[in-house]
Amino acid sequence: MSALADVARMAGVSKSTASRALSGAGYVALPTRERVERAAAAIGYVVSSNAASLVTGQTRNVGVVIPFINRWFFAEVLEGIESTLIHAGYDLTLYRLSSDPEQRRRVFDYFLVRKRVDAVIAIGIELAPSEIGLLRSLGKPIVGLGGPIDGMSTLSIDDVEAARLATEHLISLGHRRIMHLGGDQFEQMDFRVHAQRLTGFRLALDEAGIERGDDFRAVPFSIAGGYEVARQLLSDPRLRPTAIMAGCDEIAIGVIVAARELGLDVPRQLSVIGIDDHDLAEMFGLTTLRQEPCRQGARAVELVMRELSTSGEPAAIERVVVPLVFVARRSTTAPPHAG
Amino acid sequence: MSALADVARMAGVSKSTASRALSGAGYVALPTRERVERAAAAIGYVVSSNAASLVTGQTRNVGVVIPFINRWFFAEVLEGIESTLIHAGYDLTLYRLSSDPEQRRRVFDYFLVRKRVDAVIAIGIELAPSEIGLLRSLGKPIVGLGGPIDGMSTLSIDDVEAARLATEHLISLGHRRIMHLGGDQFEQMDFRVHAQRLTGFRLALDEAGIERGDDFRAVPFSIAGGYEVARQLLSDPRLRPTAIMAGCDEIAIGVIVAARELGLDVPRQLSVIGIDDHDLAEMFGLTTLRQEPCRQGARAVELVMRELSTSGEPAAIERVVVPLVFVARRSTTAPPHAG
DNA sequence: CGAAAATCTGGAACCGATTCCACACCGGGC
DNA sequence: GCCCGGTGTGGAATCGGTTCCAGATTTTCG
Repeated sequence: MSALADVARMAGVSKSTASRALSGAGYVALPTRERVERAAAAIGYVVSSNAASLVTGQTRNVGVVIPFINRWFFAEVLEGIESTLIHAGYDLTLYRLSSDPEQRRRVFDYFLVRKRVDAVIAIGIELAPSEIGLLRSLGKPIVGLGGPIDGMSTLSIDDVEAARLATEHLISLGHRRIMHLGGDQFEQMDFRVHAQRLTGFRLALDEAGIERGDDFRAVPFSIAGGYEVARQLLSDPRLRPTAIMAGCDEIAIGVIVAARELGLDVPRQLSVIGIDDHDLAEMFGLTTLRQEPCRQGARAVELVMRELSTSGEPAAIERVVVPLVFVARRSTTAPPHAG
Repeated sequence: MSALADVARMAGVSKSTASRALSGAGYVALPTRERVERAAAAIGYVVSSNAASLVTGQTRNVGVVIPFINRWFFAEVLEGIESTLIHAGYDLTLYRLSSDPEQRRRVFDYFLVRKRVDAVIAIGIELAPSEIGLLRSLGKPIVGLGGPIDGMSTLSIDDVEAARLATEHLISLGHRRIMHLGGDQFEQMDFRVHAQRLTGFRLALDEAGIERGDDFRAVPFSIAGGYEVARQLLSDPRLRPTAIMAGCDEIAIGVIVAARELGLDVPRQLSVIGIDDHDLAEMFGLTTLRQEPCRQGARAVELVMRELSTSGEPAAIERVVVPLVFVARRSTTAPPHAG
């Protein structure tokens, strides 16, 4: 109810001067500025960001599209994004994109495009070229996180390399019977993360000259998922490998829990390695490759901010590959009968 | 760049008619409407919600304030809110409120108030009367989730009752040496959830005439937190209780993991009960009290929507107490030497 | 000392919609 | 034949700011 005009009247200045005084842009004499500020404080004035956005064309709001909220990686990324964004004075509007294409189209057509957001950060979602084109044609920077996408800046780890590194660690310890418990290729997840990690796994095996047999199980990407499958797998001594390379730490933890329940000693009878460095990895002594989603989120925001500041030019497309850190803990060791 | 005026010109009508045709409000002849719609589609027109908000005073956007994103309860609630909101055609703008009062004030003054949101949902955050007053004076509905707050509608479980129920279950099995591992009173969390659960716990003990000794440990509200403390606690056979009532499922799971590591049989040597029905509860066979945060989130949105639709009247303040469901699994049984 | 530059302020246009009001037209009831 | 109510449309005001421009005043400096 209190508009800029009221403040101006109260301070005895014009709207334009009041605007300048409050936004801090342009020339305003100090006493005038103070008068305006006092008036604004007195009637509890706050700008209407709608009105401001309308004329400036900027919303100071970033849209974030994400497939899950409730998984470690995504929640962590979101936290990183949120802190960085709020720090930069930006709002964060959240859209969860399910696999339903209809709902997906809706989010795009109905929400993202309406000049509500200045930029978009897509997490773990492979935007279609048409979607990217739509956003770009509106001059909105887009940054992807979780995998490489053509036509926009992205930030991610190298999934093939990560899986390979993890597998090589097991091989170097002397393991020959290694299995990979990774995500189902059909599970809702873009970027073929699952497929890539499987590729990296097999690459390492091939390089070491280990012949591949029954080396892969598809599991839900969660602790419970890893647990279920591992219970089955590990209870058959003939099937049981000496080491498991899990598609992510959650699966790895499920495997460890299952192994313990079956009376298997980790790492003596079974080595387990994951990827992520989940909050719980420390507690379970899990050897893993650390990726810091929280920092990735923060960096994604920085990329967006840079594009936003150099607006006009669509800024060079960057493809940032986040380095992984090997975290040695207690879940891997040499296999039982290693020579 | 394409404004309503362009659509109007292209369709050969006035701005007002174009607006009516596209929004579907008011009289428009069918052929005219079709012409306008074709024109809009042709140039890829989308309304500017800023402009619309400016005149209607509605943003179709709800602000959600939340202290954590990556904890089960909060992530779950958030998912529930998001789906329901998007379904109702509303955006969700996310603000994480840390305990830092300065940052908190900033979020309020700088973000929430700026006419960017039509309503606010506060999760697990005890809004101060001044904050509530501020929001209410702007005519914005507020709904709280996670505990009762004066002056606004809220939705929550009865924490005292929950803890009492859980404890009574253990008592009814014959346990006498029961401990509560709950949240630290100083940990960042409003609503005194921790204190209330402790109260419920002791209430049940008192009612059963069990004298209280060393019956409580403060732990971080997480799996790792429960684990750490339980490792200490359970390794001393003289200290060790026959049952543990955990402040939440995450703590309970940490306790179970610790117990297993120490070679204790759950439930034979140690019964454990939690509160929540966490995703992992099933896997660990945890007996617990189910609260469905996802549904709570959905219901919170419904409350908000109701207030929004009957706008003008500040709608009666409701205090919804969400019922809990007892979920019996395998982590509780009679104590070892029960008569 | 005078011209140029810097500082300060107000008026008015503008962003892009919604909506009120006036007007025109048509059919029906008396 | 007249009046009334329901349709259909355009003009103009409005929401609440930002910003361009012009004019006034002061400062700087050759």
